[in-house]
Amino acid sequence: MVPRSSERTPGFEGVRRILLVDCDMFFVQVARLEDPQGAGKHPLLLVGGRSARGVITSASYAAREYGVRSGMPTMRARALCPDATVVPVPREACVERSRAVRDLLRELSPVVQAASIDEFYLDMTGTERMLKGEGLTATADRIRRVVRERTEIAVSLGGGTQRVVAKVATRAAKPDGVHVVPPGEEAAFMARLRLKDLPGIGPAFLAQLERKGLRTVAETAAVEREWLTRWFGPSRGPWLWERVRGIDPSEVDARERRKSISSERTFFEDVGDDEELERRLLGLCCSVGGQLRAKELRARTVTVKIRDHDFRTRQAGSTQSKGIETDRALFAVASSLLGELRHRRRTGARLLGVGVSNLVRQSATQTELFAGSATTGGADVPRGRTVVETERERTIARAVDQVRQRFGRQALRPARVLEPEER
DNA sequence: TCTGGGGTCCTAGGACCC
DNA sequence: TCTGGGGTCCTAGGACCC
Repeated sequence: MVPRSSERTPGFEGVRRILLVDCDMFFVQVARLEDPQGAGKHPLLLVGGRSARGVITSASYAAREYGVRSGMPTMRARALCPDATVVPVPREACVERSRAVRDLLRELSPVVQAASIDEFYLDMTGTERMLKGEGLTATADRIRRVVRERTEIAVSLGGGTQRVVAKVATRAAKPDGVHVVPPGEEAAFMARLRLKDLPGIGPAFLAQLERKGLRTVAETAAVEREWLTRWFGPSRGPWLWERVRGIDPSEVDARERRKSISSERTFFEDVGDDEELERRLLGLCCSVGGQLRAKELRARTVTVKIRDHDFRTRQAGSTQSKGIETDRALFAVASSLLGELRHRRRTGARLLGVGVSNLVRQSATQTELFAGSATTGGADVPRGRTVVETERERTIARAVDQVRQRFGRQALRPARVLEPEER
């Protein structure tokens, strides 16, 4: 690659130009925008579950001063910060706002990847000429301002030649700021961190690292690759060696392909009754089925997850040779799986969930006839759990979806479903 | 005051095929 | 009669992220 002109894009010629756009305390921001007279007026604002078993999804910066963190049980957060106001997650508004930010970013960058509801990676590589040599820091700041103006959402941006560097830089940028790490300074930038601040290192890995006497990135960077591999395996060893140097070969991938859809609910009180669990299961299947059909997908694998009263989490899954999409078929498989899980251990459950994966496009049905017969390996589905779904059933399910879309979710539903809010 | 809900990715063993 | 080997798929569980 021929360096175009170094004074126009200082330092960034011939390397990737990656930005991470991160919405500042996204759920809090959205809650305030949606309810300016209520949530908007409380500096100490917590967003999350308000039940005895709920946790905090997001806390305002003022509330964080009191030690409140996301993922913390609401009860504990209330104890730490008694004057805080707790509001529920404005889920639909968050999805809408997230979409608005993403759509705008697509106008501003050639490659956009949504990493979560409030994080978006941009690959600005190759935009130098189009942007008339605007430096990456200036680009990041411009994007920050445009997003704020056009979507009302305050964002911070981190930038660098690698995704992991952009990610860590975002923290230095918050709130409502920009931080770009120049090419060549990745390792020095990372060396200031503790290992717990590296994305991908959680409590389990951290404990393993500490057992080897490693606490900081700088300490780890001094260890040879061979030793890291010997200690942490052929996958995580080399991975760690790269990360502590700010090396991250992963690319910003704009192709969004949903891999799974799931719905789960923690009950207000443990449920031990099988019939009650079945009713809950049906409700979850309807939720997942609706999302599946809305995305014009079918699922080959159905998974049921149960969390017992003692927090032991178990799951069972089953794969069909063909994708299914109707609530009835999903429930038939899920019900059988729940039966197995309950057979193995019949005790009070605090959570029940249904997930689908191995997703195939509805439109892929034609080829599926042939692909299905060529299925190899352990594709044999346990006999009792194979479900047949007719084209007629699918047509009806989609028609029901349309009625619900027009007249509301309550318009048509199976008699046995009990919505959580009706308890 | 016990631990939400939505995801992704990895591992490891067994089945099965060539 | 002592056990190959590579590849893929399925399943369960776990780690991690926001």
